[in-house]
This record gives sequence, structure tokens and C-alpha cells, in this order.
Amino acid sequence: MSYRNILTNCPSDARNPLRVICHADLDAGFFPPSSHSHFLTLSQFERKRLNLPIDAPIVVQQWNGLIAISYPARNAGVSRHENIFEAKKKCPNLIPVHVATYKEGVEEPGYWDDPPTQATHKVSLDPYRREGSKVLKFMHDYFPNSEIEKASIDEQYIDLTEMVRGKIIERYPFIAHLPPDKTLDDALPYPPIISFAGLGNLVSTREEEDDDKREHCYTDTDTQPSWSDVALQIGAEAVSGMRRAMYEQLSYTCSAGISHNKILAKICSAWKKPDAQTILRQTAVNNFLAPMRFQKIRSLGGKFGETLAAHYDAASVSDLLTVPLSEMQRHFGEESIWIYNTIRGVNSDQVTQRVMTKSMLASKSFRPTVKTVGEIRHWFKILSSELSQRLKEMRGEQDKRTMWPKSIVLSINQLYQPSRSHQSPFPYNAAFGPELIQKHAEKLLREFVASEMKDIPNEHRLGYEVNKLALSFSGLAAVEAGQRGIAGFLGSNSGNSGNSGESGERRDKVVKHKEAKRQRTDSTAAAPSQKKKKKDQPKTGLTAFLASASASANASASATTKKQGKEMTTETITISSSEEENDTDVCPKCKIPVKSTDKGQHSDLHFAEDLADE
DNA sequence: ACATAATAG
DNA sequence: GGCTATTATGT
Repeated sequence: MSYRNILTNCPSDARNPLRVICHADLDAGFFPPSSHSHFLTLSQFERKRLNLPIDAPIVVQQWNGLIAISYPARNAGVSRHENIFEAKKKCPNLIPVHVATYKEGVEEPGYWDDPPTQATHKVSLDPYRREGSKVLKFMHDYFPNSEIEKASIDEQYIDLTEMVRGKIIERYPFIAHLPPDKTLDDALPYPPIISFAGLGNLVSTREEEDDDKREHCYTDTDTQPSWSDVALQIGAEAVSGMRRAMYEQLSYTCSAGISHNKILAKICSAWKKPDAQTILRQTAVNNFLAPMRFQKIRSLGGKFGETLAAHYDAASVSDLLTVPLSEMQRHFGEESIWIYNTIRGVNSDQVTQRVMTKSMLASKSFRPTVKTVGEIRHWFKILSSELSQRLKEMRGEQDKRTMWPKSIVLSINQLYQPSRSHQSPFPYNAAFGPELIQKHAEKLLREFVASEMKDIPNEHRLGYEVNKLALSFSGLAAVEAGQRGIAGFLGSNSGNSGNSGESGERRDKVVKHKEAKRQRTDSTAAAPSQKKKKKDQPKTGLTAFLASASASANASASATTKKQGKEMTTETITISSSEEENDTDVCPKCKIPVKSTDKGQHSDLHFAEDLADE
């Protein structure tokens, strides 16, 4: 570790040893019924709404099922897969709360005295979305200069690297300035001994036979810490303060993981729950990861992970550690290197702030199925009203007045059939309301009927066994101010005359968001793509940026600041998207040719190898 | 541009 | 078993 790492603003990726990433997760967030997770609940939201004490045995019910169980109720033996009656028997003082629902003829969702039923009501998750936003806003206020990524309704990734670097300089003045006889690439003096006491669970660097032992809190004060450890310790202090403030200000508890990358931080935050935090140092990574089910790694939890498991007869990370990179690449292609690096604790995925919601969906499933077009149209009213309300609310927020969806999508599930969807442009219309949405939905339904007539067997045709309806907006973005007048005029014109063709051609006058493109071009940030072959790698034009990043990793040479990197990224996007050059460079370290798009991953690989050598 | 799948909570 | 959101991929 050199003075450069401390004194310059290094890029926040796997090659920055002072990178600090936090994953924070509300203890009482959302509990999707299909999730395999056992303990998450959204009961904390309801506890706050109802002003109940922290030990109130709340469960949240949806119809007669349980979708959330508070820790107190869980301690009383209530588990999911039970219905509300069984739960009450187990826990007589249980406090059941039904999720908010839309009731026929009422605009706003609410909590009703009469128990809502699936036949007449529709679940609303709006209250939870709102609370989730509050939590996110709190994070931005608490860490105003850190990049924050909303990972779900109740989870965030926070890049604390820069904030922590500043605090290291403050706290350790003896490295705050480059000594006159040194250069930026000279090694730093050792840090003093530090303590992690009071900062949560510290994953041990020592090997223990059983999981219980590994969970214990070690201070390891007898070992020489690295500056990387110091960075995590300072990050952990900050996160600890954040959690305390969150409880004081919002009365929510959360759990957090602090480590050098997103994958590790995420696994750590789930290590101890509730109301706890876990720190994972680089020297403890192998110890921590090796015995773990590799499917816990984000993006390996699904079908691809199962394929991997079957192919290598592997259950744990250690089972995969023995697979040579080349062998994995032969079978699983480009994404192998991401896996290879990640299971060794090396991962460059970036914490990227996603500014705005890009889509919103309202869906309703039916049990028993819905069988007539009349019923479908009835539910269209409810779904349209919900979307209308939600878009209205979004546009009511500061600076979101111009938000408008590019298109509207109708998807329909019928029994024993895969879900089908149809979409159409949703031109700007000043006369915005439920009726406008409903009209589009019914137009889409007509298209559905027409297309289903062609290829669906008679007895399963639309309107017979509808399982689920979903109406959604996609491509939510700001409409250009100038276009609003014109498009609004054309839009309402088309609405009245039923002429959607003309306005459809003007739909693309929506401000494009550069965010999405930027992510695809950043190969160091890309999670593995799950498909075997991509014919065309995304062309990036990032050669210059990646080359300089790679060089700085290698020779510890040029100081590429984070800011500079961003600017260059933005610049190159505008020039490069049409350029089809397929350039490769020779890696100066191993002398093999590397595609420019793969350079980030490739230098991560050397980083992983260096770690293994130590 | 559109339709669908995969992954996530 | 039910309600969402994002990203990738094939056409």
C-alpha cells in the first residue's frame, strides 16, 4: 500500500485496497411470499404506523395468509406457511395487521375495519414504498457525499470509500502529507493497532471447525492491521452511527455488512440479524466464503446457479475454488471470470445511484380464475386507478413534474399457459387520469383477443381462465418541455379519435437517460450475463479509460481520479456507440491479448492471483 | 420497438 | 402462494 492510495482519489473498484462498501438492510422490510428467506418481515413498517412498541408480536396478513412475521411473533413460534388462525392459536396476544388495499370505488388505498377479501380488494404496497423512500432519503442525508444505490424497497449499497479516506487522513496525521524524501509510490508506514470492539461482528481470520465459532466477535488486537482493515474499521464506525441515527429519527432497526465489495457486504449484512452489523476483512474472506453455499452470491441464486451446481457437483464456494478458470470458461463462457474473481473475494461491481424509477406495475391475481371480459374490464378500472395515483404521486414530488411513461404494457396469465404481454406507446396527454389508462388497457385487450385467436386453442382462449392481470408503465422519464405542448395536443387528439398511429411516432421525444447505457459500457461493473454466447460484445470506446486504470493497477502509475473516470465515461459514450472497432490489447503482465471490454475483469483476475500468492 | 426470461426481494 | 422492479436477450 502506497501513499498514492491514501493521498489520491483512486477509482472505487477491486484494485483499490481502501474501498469500503456497506450493504444496509431494514430488519423489517419486504417479505415476498416466494422468497426462501425466513425472517424478513415488513412488520416494522406497520409497527411504526400503529405506534406499537418494538416487542409487539405483529404479523402482517394478506387475505388469510401471513406475509410478514415480526421477530417477537417468530419467537412465540409463529412461522410462515401458517395461516392467520393457526398463528393466533400459537400466539394468543398476536397482533394481526392486514396490508393496505384498494377498495372498489375508493381512490386511495387504506386499512379497513372490515377484513378485505381477495374477491373485492386489491393489495397496495404504496405505504411500504413510501417508507422505503424515507429510508433512502435518510441515507442520502446521512452520507451526503457517498454514492448510494437503492437495491430494493428496503436495502441500499453505500460506497463509503471517499468518506473513509478523508477520515483516515484526519485521524492519522503522520500519513496526511507526503514526506519530502518519499514519492507517491513509496510504501506507507504501518498503521497502529486498532480495535473493532463495539463495532459489531468481526469475521475471524482464524479457521474454526464449526459455524458457531466463526460467528464470534474477535478483536484480533494482537495482529498487525493493514490500512485496508483501518478503512473498514472507520467505515464500521460510520455505519454504526448511521444505524443509531436511523433508529432515533425513523425508529427503524437495520442490519449492515461492511466489506470491500458489494457481494461480500451483502452476504455480511445477513450474517447476524436483527439490529446488527458485520465486518469482513480481506484476510478473513476465504475463511468466510469457502464453506458457504455459493448460491448465496447475488446472481447465482437462480437457474444458472443450479446449472453450475449440477455441472461441478458443487454446493459450497470451496467446491468451485478447485475449478480452473479455463475449464469454467469452456463450459460457461464469458461470465466465468466474474465468478472466478468473486468467489475469491474480488469484485468490481460499482455502487451506482439509479436516479428514478423506470417502471411501475399494478397486478392482481385471481383465485378462482376470472372468466369474462366484463370482469376483466372491472379490474382494469382498479388497476388503472392505482397506476394513475402512483404516477400522480411521483409527479407531485419535487422536480418530477415532467415524468411520463413511454409505454403501457398489459400482461395476462391464463391457466397452464405462460404469461403473455402486449404494449403500446403512451403519448403525453395533459388530460391524465384513470380513464386514459383504462382506455389504453382496453385497446391492448382487443389486440390480445385478436392475436390469441390465431394461436391459442379454442378452449384456452382469452377470457376463459384468466389467472392474473398486470398493467404497467415502462420507460418512465422526463418529457422535454417543448414537446409537452405539441405531444399533449396530439395525444389528446388521438385519444379522442382513437388514432394512436400518429402520436405513436412522436413517442420517442422523451429525454433519454444516459444512466442505462453507462452501466452496460462499464465492463468492470457488469455482473455475469447468463447466456452462453453473445455475438456482439457491447462496444464501449472505453479503451482509454480502462487502459489507464489497468496501467495504474500494474505499475502503480498514473493517478486516475474517480471524477476523471466518470467524465471520460460520459464523454466516450456520446462518441462511441456507433463505433464497431473490436480492439484488443496485450496485457503487460501475462502477455496475452485482452479485449478492451474485458480489461476490468482481466485486471481483477491478476488482483485475485496476487491475493492467492500472499 | 416489442416480447419474454431471469433474477431479485 | 402474490406483488413488484430491473436487466438481459432474442426477434
